[in-house]
Amino acid sequence: MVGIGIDGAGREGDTPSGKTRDALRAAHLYYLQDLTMDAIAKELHTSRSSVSRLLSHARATGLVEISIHSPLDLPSRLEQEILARHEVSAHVVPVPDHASDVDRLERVALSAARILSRFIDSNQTIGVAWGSTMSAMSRHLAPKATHNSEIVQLNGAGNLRTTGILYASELLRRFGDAFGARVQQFPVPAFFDDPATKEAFWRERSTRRLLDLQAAMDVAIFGVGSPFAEVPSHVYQGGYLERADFEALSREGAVGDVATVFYRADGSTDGITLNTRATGPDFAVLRRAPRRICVVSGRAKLPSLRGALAAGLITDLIVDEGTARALVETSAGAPAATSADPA
Amino acid sequence: MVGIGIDGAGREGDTPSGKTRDALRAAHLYYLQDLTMDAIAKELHTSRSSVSRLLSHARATGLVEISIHSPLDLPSRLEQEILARHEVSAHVVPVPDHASDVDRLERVALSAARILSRFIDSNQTIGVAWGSTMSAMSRHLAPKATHNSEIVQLNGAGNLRTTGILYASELLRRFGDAFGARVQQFPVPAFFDDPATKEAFWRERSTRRLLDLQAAMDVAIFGVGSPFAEVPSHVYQGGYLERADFEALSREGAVGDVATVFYRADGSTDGITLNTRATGPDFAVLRRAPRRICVVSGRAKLPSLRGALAAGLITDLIVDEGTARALVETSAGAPAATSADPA
DNA sequence: GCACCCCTTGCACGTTTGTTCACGCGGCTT
DNA sequence: AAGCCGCGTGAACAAACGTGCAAGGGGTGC
Repeated sequence: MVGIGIDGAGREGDTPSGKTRDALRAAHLYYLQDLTMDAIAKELHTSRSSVSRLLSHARATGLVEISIHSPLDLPSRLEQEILARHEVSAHVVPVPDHASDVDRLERVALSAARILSRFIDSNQTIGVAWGSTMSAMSRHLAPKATHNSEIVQLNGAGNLRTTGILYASELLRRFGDAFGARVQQFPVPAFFDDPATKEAFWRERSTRRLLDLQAAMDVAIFGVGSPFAEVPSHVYQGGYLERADFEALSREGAVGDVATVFYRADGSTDGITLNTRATGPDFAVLRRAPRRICVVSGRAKLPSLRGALAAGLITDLIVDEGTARALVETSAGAPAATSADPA
Repeated sequence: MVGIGIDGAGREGDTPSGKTRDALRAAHLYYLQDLTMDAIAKELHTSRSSVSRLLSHARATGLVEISIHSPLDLPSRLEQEILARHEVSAHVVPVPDHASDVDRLERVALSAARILSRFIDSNQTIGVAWGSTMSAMSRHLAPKATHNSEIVQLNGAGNLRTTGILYASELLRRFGDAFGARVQQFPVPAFFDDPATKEAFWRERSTRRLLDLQAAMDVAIFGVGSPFAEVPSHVYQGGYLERADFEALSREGAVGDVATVFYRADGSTDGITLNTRATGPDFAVLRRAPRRICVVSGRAKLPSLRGALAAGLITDLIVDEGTARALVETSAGAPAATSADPA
């Protein structure tokens, strides 16, 4: 873990070598002037291969940004529908219907990571949740230089590692690296065993500091959990919850969670006992963030997503096509089996 | 010249075929999800070649935008220098020093065209000059959809066609097409023979309307002319000016022109007789536009560029590297032979 | 209704690009 | 001082890509 140095640039002179500088120049020549890599190699006095690598570097480090604009007159039917019905600006990620859930998640996460750059800026406090979706995203973030921004962990994470899920610290670090932001860990388990412990903890000064940061978030990024789907997600695998917890959740009508806080199909949370032991932010706190980005992949999460929408947790939704379609198809008249969701 | 139609899209339905829609989807898959064209072909049920073409289309029509960000901490030394000395935000286009003038112009124009998109937006009045630089640019504009914008011709153009220079109408049309903007032609010669004719013309209602538009410009785009360079540009080739005119210009100390209006090294224009017959906007009018983008390529235009800077005509400068270097090198202490240019 | 034309498609080829490998240089350690 | 490690380089190969070409299909004009 050596310094994040400025890789040799920074000095005066006409051709101050330095990888980033070269990459920048190569990118200019390639993307703005349509030269072939061969031609660029000659101009930079190096080999084609190196130019190829420089360009990869340029893309990977966010020197080059590729964005896609719908021509305004035809934003996908789906995105319009979702906006109209849920007052949420949606980004539908095209994924073939037959794709596997893993594929789907991976592809949504990839797109989401790229789209995210638009929302991140300097001087922001950015709340990040934890889960397989976030984990996948973290692996693909397109770096974007910002100053004085801060990544805040939204909920505790215990320390168990399940397939494909990284330690929360690793996940957060990636977000921090990508945006050059400080990282604020939240070193608590996902759920306390005893609500009293949580309350005690919540009175700690160090905890308060973090909660204050959460309350001042500019952007929050999270997935949704769906405890009763066939393919249960993160929290439900790692042994964080016991059979009794699931039964209670089921009895109390929970359909999903955001950052360990559970809600019903209508978005309500009152009386869900598990929440007294959860470490994620109260929805009232979450909703203070002006931008709340939710990433969802897979129809299995539909009821959960619906609930999060009902709770008004989401301002920007990144979702795979199939799920988006299901969302608008059923929300018209026939409510899903799980809930009533009045238009 | 068939309709600019909406090429089949626009209907309801789940998979509303339509080239633009497909292109959009392909672009998503390619640029946001890193699929290969082969994979995309399968998802779209078409051939690889078609996908390649779709992506070309997507790029060519501005569905995909590729931009390059300097990491803020190291914007080229040159750009900083120019900003500091001339209060102009510069975009330096990397071009090898040994490139031919034609190459250089072409490459600067290409970059400029791509950069231009950032400056163009809806509801704007955009003034466009005429010349070999503008002509080259017009051939590479990256379309960007806008509403209710207007392209205004800055100066007359006669009707002669010299190498590589297109009729002004063609040039303007390209700008209009690229941005979906209305085009306002200015059907006058580049220079009147008699100042009186110009004045008469200027009193015409139709002319006034156009002049009013010019006065309300949001953006102006132009090159600079340098009548006394070895490779004289546009206006000086087409027989617009006679030997006597050149002599007068020389005698009166002119170093260059912007949109047919000439100026001295110190930016002054008073007493340059040719200007009474010129059709371009008075600098006072030009300077009303909040953004004034100047595209310059080739060291030969340096004195001319310097004068335009002195006249305060420029807010954004797009310039090739060699010229940029020359600009900052000499403006430090030793003024060019042609002028005194107090810092 | 038929013929024509233009636009689009997929194939095949040549080019361009990504990646693997072996090597060489410089810095740091022992 | 020698050795080791890691990084960056260029060559060679394999994959991915762009484009000329001939064929097919839909619409238009006669």
